[in-house]
Amino acid sequence: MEPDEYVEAVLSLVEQIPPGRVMSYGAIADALAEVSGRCSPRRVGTIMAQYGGSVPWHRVVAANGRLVPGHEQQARERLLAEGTPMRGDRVDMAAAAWYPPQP
DNA sequence: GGGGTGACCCAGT
DNA sequence: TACTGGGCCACCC
Repeated sequence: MEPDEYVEAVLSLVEQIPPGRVMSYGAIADALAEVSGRCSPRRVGTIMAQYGGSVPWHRVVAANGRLVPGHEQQARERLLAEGTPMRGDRVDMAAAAWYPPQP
């Protein structure tokens, strides 16, 4: 898979995350592994840092529920507005975690 | 070619 | 809950 296509895959997957739900970097990497074969959470993080501006990046959080570094305030506001289950400044992953429907 | 770095993850303490 | 160490992989000197 071309690098550009990998970026496209990440972005389109993030766009599919429904309001009120979130995905972790690891979950995204996992879902993409079924298509691209190779991936790692770190790559997803790097891609989001560069291209995340055009997608609902606030629905992408760390696996432990931590919000995006540097944008915690904005992310928290948007997530709350969507009704995402939160616990303090972190996402309640057990309730909010989402995974794309298997074809 | 070698080494540092990062919007990560997991298990152990 | 917070911190640590090891693993991971693309990117940039």
